[in-house]
Amino acid sequence: MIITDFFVNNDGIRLKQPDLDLDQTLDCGQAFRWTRVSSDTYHGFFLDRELTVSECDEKGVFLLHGVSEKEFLDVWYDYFDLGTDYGQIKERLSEDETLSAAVKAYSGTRILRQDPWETVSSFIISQNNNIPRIKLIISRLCEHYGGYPSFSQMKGESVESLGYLRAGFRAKYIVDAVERFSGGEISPEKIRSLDTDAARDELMKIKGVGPKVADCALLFGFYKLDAFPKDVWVKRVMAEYYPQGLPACTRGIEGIAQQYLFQYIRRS
DNA sequence: TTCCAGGCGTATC
DNA sequence: GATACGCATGGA
Repeated sequence: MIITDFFVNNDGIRLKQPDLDLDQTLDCGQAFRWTRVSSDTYHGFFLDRELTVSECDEKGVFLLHGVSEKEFLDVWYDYFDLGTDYGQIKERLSEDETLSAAVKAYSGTRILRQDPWETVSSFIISQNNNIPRIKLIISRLCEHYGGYPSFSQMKGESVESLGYLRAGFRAKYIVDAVERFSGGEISPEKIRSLDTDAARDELMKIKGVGPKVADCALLFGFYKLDAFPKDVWVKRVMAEYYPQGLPACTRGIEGIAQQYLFQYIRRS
């Protein structure tokens, strides 16, 4: 079944996807390399790919500027997880009263399928930090390397050599992550193959990776939809609405529920 | 000046 | 296992 209608134009790919909002998906704290260039347009990156995407005058219709059909199907279709039916997911989550309101308010939220290493290192940088500065540090890293570096490219980095990032106490954590990934002690393929609890334990071997950073990486970088990152905002939601724990309708997709709740509590 | 930011490591009980 | 505290940096 085709979840997302698209057609090829001379100016790029045009797609119809009512369950997508650029602000809610690209500027919601799950990805840090997207920039809002105007009210309806974002510019950003996935690995070494660059994209400008606009919402058209017709709501729920988007233009992926200059993208070929092949690039769309090879890269962006998966990145935006366009094969997943968010309508069905939202219907299910709406069994719960609070989630129903959150889903309604942020109905264009999607979980992106990002790169494992990029999310691990990005969320190490995110700890005790604010989003504008997280983006700034990551943009310095990407400028230095001419794109987001792989762990192999970063092999040999030290706290001193990363000084230009101005990442503060997080630099030593990045170095530890680089060493473990580039040394083969931790591999993205292995983490992908593990269940979420085992994968979390694996990631938490890295200095500076605790439960929250690990769950963010698992959810946003390894597509483990049952990972449930508990940051300060989500802890507030849990205390206020779910003192007994999450409702049954979230089972298996706790991470998606988290993303609706995160935005709901944070922007209200 | 002080406080805060998508937390975590360490010390202490 | 629970709780308290320091941590680099930069914007408000």
